[in-house]
Amino acid sequence: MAMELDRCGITCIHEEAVEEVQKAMLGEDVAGSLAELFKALGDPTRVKILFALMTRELCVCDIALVIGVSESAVSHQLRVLRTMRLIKFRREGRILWYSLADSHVRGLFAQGLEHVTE
Amino acid sequence: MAMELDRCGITCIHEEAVEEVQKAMLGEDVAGSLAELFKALGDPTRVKILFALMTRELCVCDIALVIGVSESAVSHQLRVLRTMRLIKFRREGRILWYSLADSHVRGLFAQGLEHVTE
DNA sequence: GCCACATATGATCATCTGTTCATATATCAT
DNA sequence: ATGATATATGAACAGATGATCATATGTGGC
Repeated sequence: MAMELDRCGITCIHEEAVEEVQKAMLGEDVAGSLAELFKALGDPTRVKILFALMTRELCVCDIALVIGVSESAVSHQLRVLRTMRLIKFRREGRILWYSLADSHVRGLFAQGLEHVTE
Repeated sequence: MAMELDRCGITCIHEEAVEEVQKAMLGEDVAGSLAELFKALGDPTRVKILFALMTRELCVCDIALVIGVSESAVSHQLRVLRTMRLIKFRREGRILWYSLADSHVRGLFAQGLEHVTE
């Protein structure tokens, strides 16, 4: 919060490095949005839900069975995934079929898995 | 935790869907690792640190100045990024120069930014 | 040895997160 | 309308998280 850009007390500054990085730096808002997106992906339950949906669309109780958690827990997590526009759904009677919103999740998971399994 | 695969009480199962997804499903351990990775990326301070390091290597106090948080806070966050093998460092005297560990961060950020800014 | 500097670590604490349980909403069948 | 099913929502509570402050470690210079 305290942006002391006059660098009171800080001594080991490498000026050109700092300036160069400052220029390319992303804004507070974008950094926040990015962090929110990754935070949404940063939970085992949500990872499993998304991975399950990578195979095919599923209803809530199918997801609950596949990943082994309560339907209520799944529903709560589906909401945060929906909020982040990571998934979408279509209604068929009283059943809601959930699916991935776009291809970004696949890309992110692919990159993530590469890093994790190397 | 309670894997009731005999589906006591659960009625809206679509058997073939569940079986098909089960086959392709990732293991508990991999899901956990993936979630941990994304969780490490899921904080504004760490996002800013990583983004800063995308431009060039930096020492701790430069990072602190660039992103506007205390050096202690930076140091704490650098540890979680190190633990996830997202960054590495080299020593030069009493200064530690931090940099990205590999190219996965760039890929993840690129995908993430695409999703966020669409 | 001593001191200053650069960074790391540990404790504390307020805030956030995810599950559970209870309850509400919406849809279909009778 | 009534009841059953599929899902959503709200409250509550334990556990995790991130900044701060104080302290410790490691390095170089004297």
